[in-house]
Amino acid sequence: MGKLFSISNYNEIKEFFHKKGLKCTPQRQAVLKVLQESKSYLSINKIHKNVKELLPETGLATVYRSLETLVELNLVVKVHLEDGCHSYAIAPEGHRHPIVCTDCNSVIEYTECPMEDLSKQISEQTGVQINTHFLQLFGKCKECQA
Amino acid sequence: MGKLFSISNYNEIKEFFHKKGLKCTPQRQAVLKVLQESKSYLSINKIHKNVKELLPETGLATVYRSLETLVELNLVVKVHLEDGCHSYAIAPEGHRHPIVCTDCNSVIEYTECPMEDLSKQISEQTGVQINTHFLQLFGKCKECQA
DNA sequence: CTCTAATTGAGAAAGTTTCTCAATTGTATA
DNA sequence: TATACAATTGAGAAACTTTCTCAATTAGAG
Ligand SMILES: [Zn+2]
Ligand SMILES: [Zn+2]
Ligand SMILES: [Zn+2]
Ligand SMILES: [Zn+2]
Repeated sequence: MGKLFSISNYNEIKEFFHKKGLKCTPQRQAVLKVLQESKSYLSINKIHKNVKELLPETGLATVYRSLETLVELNLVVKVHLEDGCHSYAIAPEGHRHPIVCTDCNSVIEYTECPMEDLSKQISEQTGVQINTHFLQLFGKCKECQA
Repeated sequence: MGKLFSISNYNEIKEFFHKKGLKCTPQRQAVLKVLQESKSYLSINKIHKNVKELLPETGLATVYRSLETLVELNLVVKVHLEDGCHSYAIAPEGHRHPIVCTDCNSVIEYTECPMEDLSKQISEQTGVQINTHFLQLFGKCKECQA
């Protein structure tokens, strides 16, 4: 069935799926594409709505299944907000942290991880062996400050 | 109706509610007590189960309502985990960050906030005005390392 | 002690997520 | 390119979670 990405892009994405023995289906592509083209995080329902504009027949269950797959592949991340964690955004490349604008919901990438050095330090201070961390920053983006 | 805390403790808690014009009900006390006595975060259902040991008649809706109230009072925080954010823990005093042990689920308090200085720095780097942050650390606690 | 507004329990309702299964479809192989 | 097969899908049912409604109860003020 049809590709939803340009050929070079498509092959790259296909690779991602195939490495894990997964099919590169138009539904999975559509979910990924919708998130890639959004500058902000999206709720499941918004994702479903947008996906249906590309592939009208897509069922909600498939959106759930695709998101699960894409998160496993580290192509997509779940965004945790005060009132819940039912939103998703395209995963930044490598280890990064999102800055979420509380006015317009856009997601800005912060490319450095301030925790790398800190984790060691905290491990020593507390005796706990810190393995991973979860950091999100919230504020006002440039546009919304004006 | 009955107090679920020692008198000095009770008066302190009562204050918290009264300041916001809220009643100090046994149900709210029970939810708070359950979380205070747990060293780890608890799911809604576990909280309900434990609360019913103190107050057998307590309804699930009341647990939801109490948690909402306690979070508003900053006495309780929602814990965000990989697979969802349906768990709650007693709020640390002041601005702190929880370290969650991925083996035994216990929550260790980290008393310093590494983000205070960093927020300013990141604001300058990115142009985004950082207002708040959300940080959780994951690792292995002392006991589980042994 | 009395009064009142806030809170509660119970169950209904709404909303979210997962499951089931027959039909479809990517992809490996020939 | 055609074939075969396992993975995936859509649809709806089922399970689960959260919110709502309302009559009955109750904490706290006076
Ligand atoms: Zn903004
Ligand atoms: Zn980091
Ligand atoms: Zn969350
Ligand atoms: Zn902090």
